[in-house]
Amino acid sequence: MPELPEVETTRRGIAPHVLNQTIKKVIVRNPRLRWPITNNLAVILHKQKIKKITRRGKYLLLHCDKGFLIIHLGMSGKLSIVENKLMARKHDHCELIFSHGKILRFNDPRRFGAILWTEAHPHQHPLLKNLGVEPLLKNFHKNYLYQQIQNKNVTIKQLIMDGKIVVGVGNIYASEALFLAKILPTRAAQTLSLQECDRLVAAIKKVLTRAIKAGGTTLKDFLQANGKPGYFSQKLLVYQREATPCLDCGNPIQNIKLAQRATYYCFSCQK
DNA sequence: ACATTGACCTGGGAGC
DNA sequence: TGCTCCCAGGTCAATG
Repeated sequence: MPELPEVETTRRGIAPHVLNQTIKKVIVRNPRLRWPITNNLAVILHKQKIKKITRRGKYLLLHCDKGFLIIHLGMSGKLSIVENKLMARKHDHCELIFSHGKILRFNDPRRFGAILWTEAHPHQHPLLKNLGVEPLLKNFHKNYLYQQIQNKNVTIKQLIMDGKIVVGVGNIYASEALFLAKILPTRAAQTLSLQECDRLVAAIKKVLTRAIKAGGTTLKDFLQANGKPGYFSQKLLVYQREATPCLDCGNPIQNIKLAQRATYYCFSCQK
């Protein structure tokens, strides 16, 4: 489900409700996520305050008094703020109950998500330490991408989805960015020119920024922390638009599989 | 070092 | 209605 814009939307949605709040109680109904939730999470988090919430790629980092809670939403994870005593529904695996009464609830049908505790700096955590650059920062630029594609024979779509190179670009935004940059997703990464890298970097920054502004993309079940869908779905140019007219040239949008993932593009606009 | 594939899960929709 | 099959926003681990 969630790519960088959806995770960032979630971060912004929950922050006002949990910042500077103290955890009163923790409920773990099912610890079996991608990695098990540590069995002493409730003891660890008791009376800790959330000082800050940051994001690294698709990971949310809750800075607590004594360490960090690392949360990944996987494919179907959602965080929401529960204001009243709403009954827990199916797949509500974990919740943090704060002393002011609000609840941060983690729901994840497929359980590909993760909730991990670490006392070391999270950027040193094994899952985070080898991550590539943040796409919206200045160190993601044409020369960096051009350097990274050298001798890489994977397709350019696979390469921009590789978190060791650049974080946060998932299956939706990879197709969208390549359309904006007028580059075929099937091109071998190493065949891109510096100029094409320039266009692609700009396109990735543009599509991610726009998607954050729209509150992310809801295909079927992504919801913001306030329960509303993300509105970027309405602005998708190629994703899930198979056989409909390209919005630039009118030719039908193509849908192929690349590395087992649905990939959408315009055969006429993209070279 | 690089590239490919399977694996982890549940739920929804299509087709019969 | 019910069964089977395929698909889904991620990414790690194993293999060649």
